[in-house]
Amino acid sequence: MAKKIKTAITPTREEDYSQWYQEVIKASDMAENSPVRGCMVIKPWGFALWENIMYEMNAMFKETGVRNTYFPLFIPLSYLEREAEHVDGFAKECAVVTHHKLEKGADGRLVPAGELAEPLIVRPTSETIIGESMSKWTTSYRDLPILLNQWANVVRWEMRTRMFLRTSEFLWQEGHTAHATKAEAQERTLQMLDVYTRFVEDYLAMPVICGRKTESERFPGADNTTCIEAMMQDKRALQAGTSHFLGQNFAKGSNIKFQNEEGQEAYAWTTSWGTSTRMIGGMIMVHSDDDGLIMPPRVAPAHVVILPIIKKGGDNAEVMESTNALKQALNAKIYHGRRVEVEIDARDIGGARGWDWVKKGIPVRIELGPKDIANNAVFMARRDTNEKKAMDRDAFINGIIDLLDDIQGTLFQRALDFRKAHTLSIDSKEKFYTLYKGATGYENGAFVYSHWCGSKVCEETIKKDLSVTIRCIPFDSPAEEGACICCGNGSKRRVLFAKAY
RNA sequence: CGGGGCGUAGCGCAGCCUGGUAGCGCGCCUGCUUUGGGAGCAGGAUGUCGGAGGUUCGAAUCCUCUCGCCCCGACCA
Repeated sequence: MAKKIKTAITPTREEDYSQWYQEVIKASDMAENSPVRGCMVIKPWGFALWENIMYEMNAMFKETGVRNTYFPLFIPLSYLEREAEHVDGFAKECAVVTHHKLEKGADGRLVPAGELAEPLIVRPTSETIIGESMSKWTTSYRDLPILLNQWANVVRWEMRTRMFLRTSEFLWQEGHTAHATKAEAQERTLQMLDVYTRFVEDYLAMPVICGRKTESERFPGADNTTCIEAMMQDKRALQAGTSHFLGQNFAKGSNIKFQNEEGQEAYAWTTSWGTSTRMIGGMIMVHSDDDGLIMPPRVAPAHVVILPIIKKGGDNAEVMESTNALKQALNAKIYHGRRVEVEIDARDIGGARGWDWVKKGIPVRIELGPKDIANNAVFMARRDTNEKKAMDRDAFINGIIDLLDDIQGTLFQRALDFRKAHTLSIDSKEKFYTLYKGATGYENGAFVYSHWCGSKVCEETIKKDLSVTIRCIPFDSPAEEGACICCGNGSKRRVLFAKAY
């Protein structure tokens, strides 16, 4: 008997949350670091997850009339300057291309040559270059709305990176729309935030709080930024998606003009909205445990792994035949429009095999040996609850859809309960400070609803003192008279405070 | 970008102070034994000790520079 290890992942969440996070990713085989600083290699198990996310979200976008496009990776430097706040927001983290070829230098090594007349930046986001096209495509109100999306990579030269949560290059989707009226653009902003809410809650099983960002947390160049915020297991908040109402700021910068029904020239109203591979980081931190990754069935690359019990040198033909038949029977079942995906792992490596799949987060594991076959049974283990039991084979096959739905529901409910258990309303500044002063590591305080007077000074004071920010002004925060948690002045509603990723 | 820590086999680490040419555990390969569970025994493979210079007869070890990772801060999806 080898030494008994309690958890598949060390350290545990409680011991060292950030280290645990890194280890979960490594153990799941989703991704690893690349030779380039701050960039990551997404491996098949991780990319399959992203593909499922893209597939499902893409369908949701299209239902709202959005169409996919592709715009260039490179953007002329001057475009960035078209919107003043945009410059301030992104200039300091842009990768810049200044040369177009390499030549051999004196020592035989390659050096950049052929300096560009105008440097190009690698897109940190694409408002400006898409705005350029929109301005060409828009002459009449009949050309509007324009509803575009693209799945792409972007680069933001980050000082501090973490896998999936913040990498220098990341994958995302960015939606960009232009409208004839302010109201329509505002409506679109909320419509897309609602798509995000539904996707993140229904597919990633992460409950979110929807709201509006304060002025200081707004997207650079936006009139209004809305967001969805989720609670991680260390009680910190993660912004899982944002949707911006850009007013006419970018329309003016990019000259997106049209003639309205009255024949007058007008600037369009634009929006943009995005979600990224960061959501995967959120999914990991919301659901996973000390044995590794846990994936919600609706986005998992595979739903079931079958582990045939095989004997080395023995006759395993019957077991393998039964395994393949089970896989086929499961494949025939449709889970929310997608067939039930099954992996078979017939490696003869003992119990380590099962642990590999625990760490990969697959929702259901099935052990299938001669005894099960004789009894027309399977031995089933759920990743979410760790429940293990022998089941009638046909009952398992016929119940697989319900089982997966149950796992999906359990994950969402568990995350919701966790958030509720760590959400407070606080009216005393002293209590507020005490809570967050002691907040480190796994215990990063809570989600706190407190009153805020609306002053930037108060917001900054709290940020400076406690590293706590206003995550959002929740849409469902009721009108309620109160005193600002920081200065005590009058406030009309509570806002959501938390430490954030 | 500031402060701190760390890069040695696929993974986790020891060796470094007091230079002498690399080791342990897990994993991997082979064989036998096991078999409803992260197996046991025996044998075996794998390292330009992150990279580049320097000091030295000799560098994983000392010095300089550099790249990368992790943590804290500032910044940020």
